[in-house]
Amino acid sequence: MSNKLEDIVDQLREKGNKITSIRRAVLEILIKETKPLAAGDIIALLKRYQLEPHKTTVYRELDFLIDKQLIREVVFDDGQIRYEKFEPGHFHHLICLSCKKVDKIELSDDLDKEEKTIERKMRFKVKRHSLEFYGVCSKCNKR
Amino acid sequence: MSNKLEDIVDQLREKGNKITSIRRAVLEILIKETKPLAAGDIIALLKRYQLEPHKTTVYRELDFLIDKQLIREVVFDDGQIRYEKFEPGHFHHLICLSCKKVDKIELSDDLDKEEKTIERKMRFKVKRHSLEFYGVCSKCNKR
DNA sequence: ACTAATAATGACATTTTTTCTCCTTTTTGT
DNA sequence: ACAAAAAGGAGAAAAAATGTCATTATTAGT
Repeated sequence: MSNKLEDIVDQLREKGNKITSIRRAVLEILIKETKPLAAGDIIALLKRYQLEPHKTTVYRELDFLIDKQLIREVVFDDGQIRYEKFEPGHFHHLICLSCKKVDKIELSDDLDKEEKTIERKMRFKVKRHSLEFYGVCSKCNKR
Repeated sequence: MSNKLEDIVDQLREKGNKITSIRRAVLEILIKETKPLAAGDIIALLKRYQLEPHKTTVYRELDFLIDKQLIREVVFDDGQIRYEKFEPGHFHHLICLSCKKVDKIELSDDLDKEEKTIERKMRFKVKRHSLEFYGVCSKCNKR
């Protein structure tokens, strides 16, 4: 699947979904943004598109995009639900406690060993995991 | 530091904190409970102690206990903030997506290697991390 | 045991995030 | 252009969390 906005839009339309200005803008925002955004962030960013949709609409749209597997939810330890574009591969986040910047990383061995150990020892079938690192980014470290 | 309620209570009192029925009960609930509890859960459980404190009080009490390092916050991917007793050592959670049971585990190598790699490659000083596994527990797997 | 100091609580309002319902508007295939 | 269906808007409200200020309870000191 392509990452480009118009390709995604076309695919949605082909499957019978309607493309509205809000849908297109929310998609564009989440495709361009590197860090996960809260619903409130998205509402704020939509003003740059001259759009001021009702919050109900935005939540509904985010649910829709999750359902279509175009985005996914992420939760950091402040408890706020954020949204980021769905990408194949498995990423974790580096969250700077100082400037709040969020970077993504993909771990090499990716906890496969740990998951297998858990499944064997605890008889717990791991479906997914979340792993986030909190610390201080290089810029903030210099100060 | 002891884990027993009365010892903790004595230590709090020695440091000039007052021991109220609510404080004692919240502590007792969180010491006895194995899984993290949301503020609402705690309010519900306090009724068993014939206590119906105002929610403000409960949130404030939880903040107090965090400040004293007796409990800590945990966030799972539903975004709700939960509280669990603070324990030395570093634990992760196994959260059953079916029955919602929560188990704790302590990983052997505990991501030390990954953290060092991140610090070297990304120049990001890792202060802490959160790692939770979502899946199906042994009981639910049998069904 | 009494009292003063102060920590803790309660009441109430408010903020923030999220969800629900019902009705209207927009998009799209024909 | 029109009809069907999807999407959006408005308002209320739930749920979680926070802030303020007056009142109550705990504790140390007498």
